[in-house]
Amino acid sequence: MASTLHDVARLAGVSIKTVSNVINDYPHVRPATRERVEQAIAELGYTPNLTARSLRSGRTGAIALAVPELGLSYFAELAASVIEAAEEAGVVVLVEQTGGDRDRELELLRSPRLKMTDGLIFSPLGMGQDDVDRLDVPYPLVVLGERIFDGPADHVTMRNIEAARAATEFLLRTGRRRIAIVGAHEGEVIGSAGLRLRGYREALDAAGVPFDESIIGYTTLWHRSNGARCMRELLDRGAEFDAVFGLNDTLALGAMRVLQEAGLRVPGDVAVVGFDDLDEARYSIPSLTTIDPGREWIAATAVRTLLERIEHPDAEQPARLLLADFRIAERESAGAALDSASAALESAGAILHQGAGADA
Amino acid sequence: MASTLHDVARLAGVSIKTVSNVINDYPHVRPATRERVEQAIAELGYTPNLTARSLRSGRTGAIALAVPELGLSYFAELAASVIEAAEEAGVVVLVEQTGGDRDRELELLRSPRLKMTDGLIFSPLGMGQDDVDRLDVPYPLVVLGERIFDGPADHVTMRNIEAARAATEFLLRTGRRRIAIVGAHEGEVIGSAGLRLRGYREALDAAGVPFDESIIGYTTLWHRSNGARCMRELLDRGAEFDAVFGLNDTLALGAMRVLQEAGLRVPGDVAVVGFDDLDEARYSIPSLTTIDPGREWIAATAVRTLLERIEHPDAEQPARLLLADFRIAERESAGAALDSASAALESAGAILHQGAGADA
DNA sequence: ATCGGCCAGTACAACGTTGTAGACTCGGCG
DNA sequence: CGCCGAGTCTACAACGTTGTACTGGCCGAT
Repeated sequence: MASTLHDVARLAGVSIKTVSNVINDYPHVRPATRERVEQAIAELGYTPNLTARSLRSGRTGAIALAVPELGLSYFAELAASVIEAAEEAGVVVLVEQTGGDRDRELELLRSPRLKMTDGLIFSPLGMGQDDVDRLDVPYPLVVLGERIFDGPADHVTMRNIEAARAATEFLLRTGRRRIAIVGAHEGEVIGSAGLRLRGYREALDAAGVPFDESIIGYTTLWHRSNGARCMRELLDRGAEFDAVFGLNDTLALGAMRVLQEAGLRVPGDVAVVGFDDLDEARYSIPSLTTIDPGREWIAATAVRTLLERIEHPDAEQPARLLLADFRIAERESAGAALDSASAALESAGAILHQGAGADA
Repeated sequence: MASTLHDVARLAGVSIKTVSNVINDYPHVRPATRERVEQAIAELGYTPNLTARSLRSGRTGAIALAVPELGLSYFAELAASVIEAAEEAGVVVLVEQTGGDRDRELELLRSPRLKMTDGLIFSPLGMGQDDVDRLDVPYPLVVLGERIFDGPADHVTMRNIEAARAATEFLLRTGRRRIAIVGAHEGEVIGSAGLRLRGYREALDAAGVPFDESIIGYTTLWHRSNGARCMRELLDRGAEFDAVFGLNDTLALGAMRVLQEAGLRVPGDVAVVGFDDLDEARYSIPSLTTIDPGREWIAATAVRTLLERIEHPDAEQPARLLLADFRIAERESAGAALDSASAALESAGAILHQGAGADA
C-alpha cells in the first residue's frame, strides 16, 4: 500500500540507494537525476518508513515522558511544555501515566515499551530515596521532581526550599505572623512537602517567629479535596492563623474555598499563597498568589539534557543536578500589604528572588 | 550493548528462531530447551527490540493522539482517559499538540512522524467542515469533536444539542427564565458552540420562552479569561438575567468569578451551569453544576474503534458516528430549585437524560 | 515395511532503510 | 598516452525480528 524506496527507484529508473541519497541530501547526485527522483517521489506520495529508518540507525526520534497523571494540572502543564520543547527539537513524545504508584514506576523503568524511544523523562512520585539504584538504567534518563536525589541520572528540578522560604518571607513581610500550612507530609524530609516545609521553617527562624505545630495541616495526596479537608480540620480544631501557605496550588485553592465557606475573607482575614503557578491560579476568586517554580525552563532543560545524552551516549560526564529559577507571582489572595514597604514592593513587579541557574 | 536474539541463541546453543519461538510461546518447544533459553534470556537481560519487531510485523503498538493543547483542562483529562484506555489494550500513546491551528492540523495529518504509529485519534479545532476531504488519509483515523461531520473516518463525539437542551431545561425547571449564554461563536452552526446554542434555543422554544439576543455573550477561544470578559460585557451593557449557561466549564468558571466580583450571589441571584464536568468543577466556589458529556466513554470508544480499524484494515465497513451518553452533574451553582418538583428531582440524583449509546 | 503425520528444531528470506565498498565515466595532468 | 582523482551511481550487507519452508526423528496406522 504505502510506497517504498523500491517503488520510487523503479519509477525513476535508478537504484534505491540513489533515491535514498536524494532524500538525505547527499551532494553527489546530478541535478537531472535528482529531479527525476523527486518527481517520482511526488507522484507516488512516498514518505520514508520511520520504523525501518529507526532499525537501521538505532534511533527512533521519540522520547518517553512518564508522569503520575495528566488529570493533575501541574503534570498536564508540564507535559504540554515538554511536548512543545521536544517538537522544536524535531522529536515526538510518548506519554505514560504511572498513577504515582511505586510498583508501576519501577515496572515502567524496565518496560520493553521504552525500546520504542531513545530515552525517558521520568517524574516519579511513589518511589523514594531508597529506590535510587533503580534509576541506573541502560538508556538515557532524566529525572524530575524531588523524590530522589543524587541518583545516577541527570536531575532537573526546582528550588523548593528557597522558593518556599521566599513565599513565607513574603507573607511575613506583609505583616502576617501566624502562617498555617496545608499539605504537609508526616515525617517527610525529602520530597516536595518536606523541602517546602523546611523552607517555611527557615523563614520563620530567620524572622524569629516561633514554629507552631498546631497550625500545620497534614494530608497525603495533593488533591483539591484534600486541601479542603485539611483546612476544615484546622478550622474545626480552632487553630488561629492570619495566613495559609498551601504547599501547592490545588491545595491552596481547596483551602481557599473552605475559608470562604467559613465566612473568612481572603486576603482580608487570611492571606493565601500557593505553589506551582497553574494557569488556574490566575482565574480563581480571588486570584492566587503563588510561586512560579520555572516549569517551562524545567521542561525545556529536561528535553535538552536528554537529547544531549542521546547524542553522546558514551560521554562519561557525571550526572548533573539542574535547578530552575523561581519567582513569586503576586495576585489578589496575598497582595494586600500591611505596611508601606511591601506596598512599594507590590507595585514593583514581585520578582523577589531570582536564583542563578546552576548549569554546572 | 543491548543483547539480541543472536546473543541469546549462542549462549543457549540453539538457533535464533528457537529463541524467538520461546519468546512468542510457540508450543512445539521441548521443556528442557525452553528452560535453557529462558535462562539465557535472564542471564543476558534480553528484551526484544520493538523497532525490529515493528518493521517485521508492520505494527508499532503505538497510536497517536492529537489535541489542541494539554494546558486546556478538557484535553488534559481527555488525554488521560485515552492513555489509560490504550494502556489497557497494551498500546502506548504519542501525544501531539496542534495549538488548534488549522495549518498545523493539516500538516499533522500528512506528517511522516505518524509512520511511527498504527493510527491517529484526532481532535481538530482549527479545521472546519470545508476540510472534510483532508480526513481521507491512508491510515486508520478516528476523529473527535464537532468541527467536522460526515467525514470519511469514524467519529466519536458527544450529544451536544441534547445535552445543552437538557442543561437549559434544567434551569427552566428550577424557575429561571432569563438564561444568558457565555461563549457563543458568531454565526457558527456546526462546532461545539453552534450545536450547544442550538440545544439552548430548542429548550427555550419548547418552553415558550422567547430567545433574546441581548443576553447572548460572544467570544472566540474558550479560555477562562474570555469567560470573564464575556460576562463583564454582559453586565456592563446592563443585560438582565437570572441564570448563565457557560458553553463549557472554563467559561462558566470565569463568568462565575465576575458575577461574584459584581456582588451577585451564585446561585441566589444567578444560577450557573457549565459543560464538560472537569475535575475542577467539583471544587470551585460554589461547585459548578455542569454536563458530564461522557468523556471517558469517548476516550475508551475512540481507542477501541481505532484498534478495530487497525486490526481489520481491509474491512470495508463505512465510517461510523458514535455518540456518548451524557448526564447532568448537579452541584451548588445551580442546585437551588425554585419549586418543589425540582427540589424532589434534586435529591433524586440528577440523572436527567440518559441517551442510548448509538453503537450502530 | 512403508507411509503419513506430528514434533522439535533449523535455514533462509524478508520487512525498508542506509553505510560501505566499489564500478564506471570523464577531465586533467605528468 | 596512461594514470589519478573526483563525480555519479550501484550492489551488497546489515539493523533484529518473524513467517515460511524445510529437515529429521519418531510413532502409529496401513
